[in-house]
Amino acid sequence: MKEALASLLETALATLVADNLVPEVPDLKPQVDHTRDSSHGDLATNLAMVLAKRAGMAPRDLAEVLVAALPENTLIAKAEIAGPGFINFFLNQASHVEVIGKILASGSAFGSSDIGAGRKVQVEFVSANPTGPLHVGHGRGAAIGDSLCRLLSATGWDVQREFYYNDAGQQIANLARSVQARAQGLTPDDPEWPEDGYRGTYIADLAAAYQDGATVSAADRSITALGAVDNLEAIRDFSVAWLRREQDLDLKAFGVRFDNYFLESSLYDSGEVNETVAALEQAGHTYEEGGALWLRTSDFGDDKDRVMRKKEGEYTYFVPDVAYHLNKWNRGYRRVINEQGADHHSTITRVRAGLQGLEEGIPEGWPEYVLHQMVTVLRDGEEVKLSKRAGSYVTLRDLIDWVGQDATRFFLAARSASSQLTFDIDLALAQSNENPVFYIQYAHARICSVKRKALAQAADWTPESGLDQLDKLVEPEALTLALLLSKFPDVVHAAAQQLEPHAIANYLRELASAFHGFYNAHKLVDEGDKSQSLARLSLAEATRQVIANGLDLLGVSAPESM
RNA sequence: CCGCCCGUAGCUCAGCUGGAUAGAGCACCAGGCUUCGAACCUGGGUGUCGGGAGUUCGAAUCUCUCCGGGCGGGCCA
Repeated sequence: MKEALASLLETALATLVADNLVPEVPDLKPQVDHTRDSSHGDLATNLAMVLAKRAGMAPRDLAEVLVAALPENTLIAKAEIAGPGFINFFLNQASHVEVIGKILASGSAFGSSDIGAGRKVQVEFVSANPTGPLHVGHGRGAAIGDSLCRLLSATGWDVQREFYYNDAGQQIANLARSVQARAQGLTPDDPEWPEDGYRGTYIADLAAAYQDGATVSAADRSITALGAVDNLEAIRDFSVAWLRREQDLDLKAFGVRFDNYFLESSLYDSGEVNETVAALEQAGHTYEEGGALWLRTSDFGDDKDRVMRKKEGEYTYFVPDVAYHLNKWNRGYRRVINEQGADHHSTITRVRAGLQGLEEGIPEGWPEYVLHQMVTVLRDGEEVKLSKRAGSYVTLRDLIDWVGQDATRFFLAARSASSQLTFDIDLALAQSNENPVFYIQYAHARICSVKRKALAQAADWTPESGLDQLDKLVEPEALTLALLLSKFPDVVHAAAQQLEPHAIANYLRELASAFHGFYNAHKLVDEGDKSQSLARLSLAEATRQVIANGLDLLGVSAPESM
């Protein structure tokens, strides 16, 4: 509808240009937007205000001429000039309801587009270290990242989901020492407990499993514990596998899947880390100082240079990160999006600097990042900080256990990533009007219930048979609802383009509200007025479809009954 | 000291590629089911959009500056 009106305006504009009233403006696309206030019509354009100066006319006068030049059409009931020079369009009834037929025909594809044109994009998210259970921050990353993938798929991108495992380095060594200490019967408060050891009770579970000779299967490996307390390497391998399985189970419970798990250790095994360092040296972006090897990241926007290789000979953490991203580039991903916690934002400059220093022709802004801010958990009005299992933090599993998968996903994805998030357990638990998840799901279930009732009338009481009766939909509640439905493709497109899943959640809240209002104002199934009922049923079904499509983009279920 | 994010109603937050009178939910009050699911709906009011300056027809939105909160700034990850 927007495009149709924009095209009408273009025609009108062309007429004015031909009449020498307005100078030709190349590449000007009239902007048509939904109005915020229904007294301003259904759609509006600011075209006259944009052009007023160049045309040498007052905005309202120009709007006048534009409206007069609009071609004959069957879309709009009227066009009004208002305010400083807006042109407000009032759609006629048929234009309002035509979307219903489109939705029923497109089904789960309604809202999708092929803007991505099948191009490849890789999304890396969660990427938790295998040193403990996933915490709420990972949960937020999982909810946002997964929804981003769904949005990109819906807009025509070929998405690969990747999880990067830091299974090398100091944190893993620390993990192994912690498990070993537990196996030796130490507890975190013993004097001999390793410095900075992991204190959670899961470490004790892990140690017990190791000593029992347990076998664990994670995404890409299966390993049986040796049980020997002095074999630190065996403990490390088993611990990583054990925790990976834990994380896999958490993600499964959350409904999040990955196409690929990439191991940091593989970059060392394959020699890619060494090759990356050599390439950076070759390109002349490094120097030695104080026995360490430095990268001139300050040549690429960093505020100071960074050590790549410590004087002890080990690489710092961002070196494998650079090698990893070079690997992504070499796998052919020209678009890569990394979703991660904002506490790691300082790595962005370093990774990009490293990639620039390789002089491989990688664009400066590659890869893209979506950073989410911290999550705090509130219960009974107080911040919850501890988890029994993990000790020092609230786990994703805790949240799922407390409030369920749907509410957890919705709450974690419904706010913009750049804002800090307060997760109110009591609100998420409330099975009432306080809870937006239930509010939206309830609308869906309600429609399903109405459909069941309609079908109980007779087999031909179907939403599809209402498509011939759409002229019966004349009430404001019905037209408002239909207009909102027609916005969905724009909402999906914008959310995907701006990498902002929370826009979907906001839209769904609004849509559910419009439906509940419609439902309460008008009886959907009325034996006495079949054609009216069928028309309303088709509108309800279109609403149900859009709610289902929207919830799916968030990874939240659309129940037929609750 | 430097970088990033945030500051909008009592609370939690939308709105931010400039648009018309700044919104929603919660909380609070008053109503609405012998009828399709009341987990719902209708009505009631709330704002120095953190302060200040600038840009222009127009600023919550863009720029600068100050204040406040969070997170980073290690040869930790």
